[in-house]
Amino acid sequence: MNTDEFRSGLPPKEPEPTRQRILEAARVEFAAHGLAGARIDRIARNASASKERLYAYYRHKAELFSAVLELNLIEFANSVIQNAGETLPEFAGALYDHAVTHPEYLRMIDWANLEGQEAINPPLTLINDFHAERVRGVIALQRAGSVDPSWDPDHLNALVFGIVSCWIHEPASALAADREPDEEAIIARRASVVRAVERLIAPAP
Amino acid sequence: MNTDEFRSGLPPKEPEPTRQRILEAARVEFAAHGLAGARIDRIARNASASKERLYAYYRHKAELFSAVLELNLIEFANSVIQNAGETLPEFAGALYDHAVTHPEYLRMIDWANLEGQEAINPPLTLINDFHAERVRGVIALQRAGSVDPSWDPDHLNALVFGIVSCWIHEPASALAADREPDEEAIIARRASVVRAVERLIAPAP
DNA sequence: GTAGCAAAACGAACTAGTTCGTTCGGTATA
DNA sequence: TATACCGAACGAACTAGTTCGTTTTGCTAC
Repeated sequence: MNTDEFRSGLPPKEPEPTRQRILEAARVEFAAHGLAGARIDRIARNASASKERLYAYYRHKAELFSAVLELNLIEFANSVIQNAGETLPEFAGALYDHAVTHPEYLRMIDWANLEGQEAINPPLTLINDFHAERVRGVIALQRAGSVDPSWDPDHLNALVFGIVSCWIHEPASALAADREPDEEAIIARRASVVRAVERLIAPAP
Repeated sequence: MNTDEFRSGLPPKEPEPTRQRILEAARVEFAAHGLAGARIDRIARNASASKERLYAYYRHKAELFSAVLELNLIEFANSVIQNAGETLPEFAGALYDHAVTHPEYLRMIDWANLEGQEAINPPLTLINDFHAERVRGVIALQRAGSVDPSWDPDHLNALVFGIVSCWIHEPASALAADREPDEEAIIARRASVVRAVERLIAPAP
């Protein structure tokens, strides 16, 4: 995230640290409350910045939201690519781990999906590029023989995503979150995710 | 929905039609904009009712939101039970069809999930009862031999839900909704959902 | 049928608080 | 001096929720 703090022998001269702090605070705020529920004053306060600065860097609330969404998508994509692994079940496992340790990302995506088109113009190229890359990966695995080639790679990609995030969206697990799952349950769920993907991709004998 | 309009020979004396209209308008509004984004004035206007009446029937915005959520969960559960079918893949297919024809239900659940605990007190008994019933169904299918008994029935239930709703939540499909899928794609997706569930449950030989 | 009544509803104004976005005087720093 | 920034305030629009006088409606009794 902040590897460029350590480049060369220069003093830690981050570019526009205030802007960065605002973006970081906005990330927390938007992930928690969405676009309509987020409060500009709260973002500025939590960023230890003034609103004057916030509006010096971002025109609207929506523009800040878009910036956060874009940042999230980039980081999410990078993290997923880094921890992709060789096989599709491994990939699903890594995705699951990421979803568990960083729920903000999927929350942000869900908010963006719901608040939707009219207010936000999401970085479509980014999304489509990343999506295309994942689909290419699936096709490669199909060619290699570890994934049943009869699957529509596009569908398979979506299915894996649905399996990974099922506990975030299933009503009983999501709404009845009075007691969140313990360590043991999280590990067991991970195993089920991996197993489910294994079963999906198993080539017909 | 309005079967009681036809009971006995009495004139169509609906109970509290205004309240019903408000609830219906609120349903549309909340599904579209969520709790924070919904506007009370808009609900009243679309219900052809006055705000005075709205607040005569519901104390807060949040209470109206809860009422809508509860209504949605009940109708969703009923519809799912009616169209359940015998097997789990059939069940998943029916669920998928329902999600496609009535996206409001899943939207509402997603909103409730995101806006979450502090503002809303969802009808937990309802959710848990319905969840328990579905899990019982899975267990019965496992006993009957059509579903691999080594699955945690709770996990399997969540996985099926995730598979059914994967296209609603997958970023590329959800955010890049400039062109929504055509009839053909919807049918193809349904087939993939059913096939995925079939593969999940196939008992080990 | 019509007079009377009470609940339901309208509608328009109003309160009080919130929220976005702007402005501006003052401070530190390079 | 110029840039980045703070902090405090401000305006204008918006929003949840309230109030109230008036009208409609359903029902009952005469």
